[in-house]
Amino acid sequence: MQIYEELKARGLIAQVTDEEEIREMVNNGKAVFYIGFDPTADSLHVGHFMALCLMKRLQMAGNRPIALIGGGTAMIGDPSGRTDMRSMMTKETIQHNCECFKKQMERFIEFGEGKAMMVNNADWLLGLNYVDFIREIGACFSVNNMLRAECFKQRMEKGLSFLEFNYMPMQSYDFYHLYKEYGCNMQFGGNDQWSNMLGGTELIRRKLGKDAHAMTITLLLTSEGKKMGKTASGAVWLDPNKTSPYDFYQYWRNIEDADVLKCIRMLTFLPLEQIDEMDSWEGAQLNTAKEILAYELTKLVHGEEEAAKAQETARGLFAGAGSTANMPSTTLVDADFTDGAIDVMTLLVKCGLCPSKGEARRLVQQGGVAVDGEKVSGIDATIPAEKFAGEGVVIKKGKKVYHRASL
RNA sequence: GGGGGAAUUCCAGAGCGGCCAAAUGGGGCAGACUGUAAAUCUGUUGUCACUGACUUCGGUGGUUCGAAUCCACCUUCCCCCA
Repeated sequence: MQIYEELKARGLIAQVTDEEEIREMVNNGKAVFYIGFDPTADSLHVGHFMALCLMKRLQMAGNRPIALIGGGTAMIGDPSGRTDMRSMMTKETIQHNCECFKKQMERFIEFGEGKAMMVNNADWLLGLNYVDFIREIGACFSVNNMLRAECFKQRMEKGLSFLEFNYMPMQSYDFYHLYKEYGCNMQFGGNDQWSNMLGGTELIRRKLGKDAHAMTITLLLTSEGKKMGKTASGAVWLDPNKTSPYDFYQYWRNIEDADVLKCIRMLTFLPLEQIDEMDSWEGAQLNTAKEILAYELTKLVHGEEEAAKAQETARGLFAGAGSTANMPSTTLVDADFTDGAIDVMTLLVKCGLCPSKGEARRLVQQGGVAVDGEKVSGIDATIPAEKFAGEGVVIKKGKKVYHRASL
């Protein structure tokens, strides 16, 4: 099976400008393609991960990837799919985020001579002259068309600043620039980028009379239509310091039945035949599929060793005795104890399991806390310091959250 | 440039000058049921020294015994006209 067919079978392709042409190029390794990443945070997240995987797949098929970091476009902020304006980021923050992105990407994609390239659009966007730009590029855009674009629709009700309105021409200029500079003939991106990307192909056609192509990746949505990779407390990050490998593993392990196969298909590198077999699984058997998904993804992001650790820890905690060594932990200090003991509420707050004592109190009162397997009965319970020596104690919050505290 | 409207807790959205830590819904958290799933039901959801006290209703001042509620100015946003 060739790469284009595989992408299609995995459900990764959402929209394309010209299926035949793209299939031709991609399957024969003739594509020089770019994917843009706006440095809106100091770590990549799951959404970016999909794009990186796509880059990898295409690279393996002989195509040349360009990873574009949007140090310039981040100065504006993409209004696509947003109901409100993004808060403006300082130049320093953007710079810092660019650095973080770069480091993380290097783990997934091979960069270097004849391999993948990394560019930053700040290099060409920031030096642009306003009047030149609107004469050269602005003239090629029809405001009427732009206003019809899906990505601005939502904002037409809430208001859209002129600053953000310029995002599309900027991104289009990127494509145009890369086309001229590196012969970049294709752009990939999330499906929410479709109109921005078409802006680029259109610009190239107008300015150079050449055809360039665009292809979007299906957005990974949960069965409820929400973006995958988001939790109540924020995104699922690829940076182990922001989302620990264990938490990362658990995120996928706890996914809904309806989403498992879709995720395995879209995110892992497992052979399609194997995935097709899993398609017939149902009921509790899906738990195995979830385990596979969690393991595979953790392996891709954090390496085999971390994946194995996370899996072992999870199995230990949920399936009975086992290693508890790798669960998230906190080390307490003497000052945390009063009269050689610590009370439950302080402990919960210290371990970051509760943001406040009030919440800790509630949690204990509702019977949601267990220490070393024993349910904590009351809010005045205390745990003597000596219990924390050595392995420490295992605190269980609710049904799924485990935390180890030691001295 | 002119006119009108809005800003409330995680979000949406109620809120007569005292009975407002502030209705309701969503989300979150916990309990029951389960397969570390979903659905459902129950409780809970500002902070703390928790039968009490303290800090919150865009910002700053003011009126008042008492202000989320009234007044002034400021900030931001939305709508209409140009």
